[in-house]
Amino acid sequence: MSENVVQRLRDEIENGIISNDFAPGARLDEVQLATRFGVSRTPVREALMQLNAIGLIEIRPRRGAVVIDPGPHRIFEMFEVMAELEGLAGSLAARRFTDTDRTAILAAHADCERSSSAGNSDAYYYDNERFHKAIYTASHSGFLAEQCVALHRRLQPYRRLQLRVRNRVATSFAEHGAIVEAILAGDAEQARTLLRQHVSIQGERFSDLVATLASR
Amino acid sequence: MSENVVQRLRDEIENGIISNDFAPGARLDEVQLATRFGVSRTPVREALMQLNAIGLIEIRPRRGAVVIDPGPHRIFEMFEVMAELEGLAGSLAARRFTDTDRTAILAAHADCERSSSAGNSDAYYYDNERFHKAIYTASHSGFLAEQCVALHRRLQPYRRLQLRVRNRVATSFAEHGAIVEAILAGDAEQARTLLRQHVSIQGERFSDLVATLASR
DNA sequence: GTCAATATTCTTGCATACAAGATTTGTCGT
DNA sequence: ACGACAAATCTTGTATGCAAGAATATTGAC
Repeated sequence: MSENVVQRLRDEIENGIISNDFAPGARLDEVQLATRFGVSRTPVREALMQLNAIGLIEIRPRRGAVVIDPGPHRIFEMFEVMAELEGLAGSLAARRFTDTDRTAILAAHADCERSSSAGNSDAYYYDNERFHKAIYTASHSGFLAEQCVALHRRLQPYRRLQLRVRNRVATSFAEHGAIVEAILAGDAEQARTLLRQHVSIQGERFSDLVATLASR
Repeated sequence: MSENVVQRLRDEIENGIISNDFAPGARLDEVQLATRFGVSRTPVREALMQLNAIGLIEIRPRRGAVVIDPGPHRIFEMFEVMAELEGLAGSLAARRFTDTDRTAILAAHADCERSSSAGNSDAYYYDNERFHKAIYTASHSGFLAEQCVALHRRLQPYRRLQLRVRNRVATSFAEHGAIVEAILAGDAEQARTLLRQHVSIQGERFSDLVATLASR
């Protein structure tokens, strides 16, 4: 046994949900999962309970587990909260960043520039994640960073869709530039505002999201 | 079988932790809990995994579960995030509240006044909770409300300690008044600022918290 | 008497077993 | 042929069993 069966199962199933391998609404059968992963039902159940606690699936008593379908409105609400948390992280980062933080932020930003100008939206997705995580770290609030990472992860599939819309990568990168500037200048309020706007989904971006969701 | 043993266990243990019945650092023995609640180890384990996912306990592989001790600094961080989320809820509430929302907020506020002027800090605790929940509801963001309730619950024990310090109930109620005013006036930014200040722990309040924590 | 190595006990992690509720299938009546 | 009731089947919820790792006690050497 490599590490921890339950943890492995939790990650596998979570990834399956995030990668849309288990579509929203799909029923997660315990024995099916157990045989598929070559374990017994017990660890499968424990993994499912964890996913239930996180809010990725719903367990209806005596009726099994299904993948939750957030729906466009709830996704919007989640981005709204994410924007607020990112804004806080940015404002704290502007006041507290260290030399290592600055190096990490600039490095991630440089990588974003590469993948952005290369037009590689998949690469940009990962570099963008690193960029944002660098800001969480620079906030020097462990709890905030954890919350951000968790929410970021849950929003991962939709964020990815967003990057596919025309020109989004370019504008995203441009916004990053201003954010870096504000943080390194120590302008907490500016960093907060810019990050909030950067993350939140406003105006036509919401229609884009709904349209992309519907086309799946 | 009444309803759902795991859920009951989860609540029981969670309450035990929140009420400091299981102190931070305490080891949670599976068979002990099982016999205590008259069930087998399986549902106990599942309940523990859920608490682990929530972040209330830590499960070290092969070494059992212990209640997490956040420590003053982390508690401060949690209040920091809570302040931000409450601020968002307040600003949304100011823009979106309905007639029923206003009625609920004013009712909760009136109850706070009663328990405040009566000097009953325990009663005030519950009325205060209703007041804040009324604002979450008025924000009309289901996801935000859920996050707020969850964090509020985790901070419950510390919030309670805070109310015990001299004059805190009175100043808290005074702040509520200004918050109600801002929300009902539709002043989103003012509501956000006031709520943020109301919830966050600044200056001597942090020393108070540390002191009270140490005296337990 | 103290430290260390080993043996014992205890606890967790996973598998299997069994019971009870839910779902499906089959049969009968109209 | 359609609907309703009943039986069979399937699935979940809980209990128990067994193996492996961690904690603890014991014994031996110095």
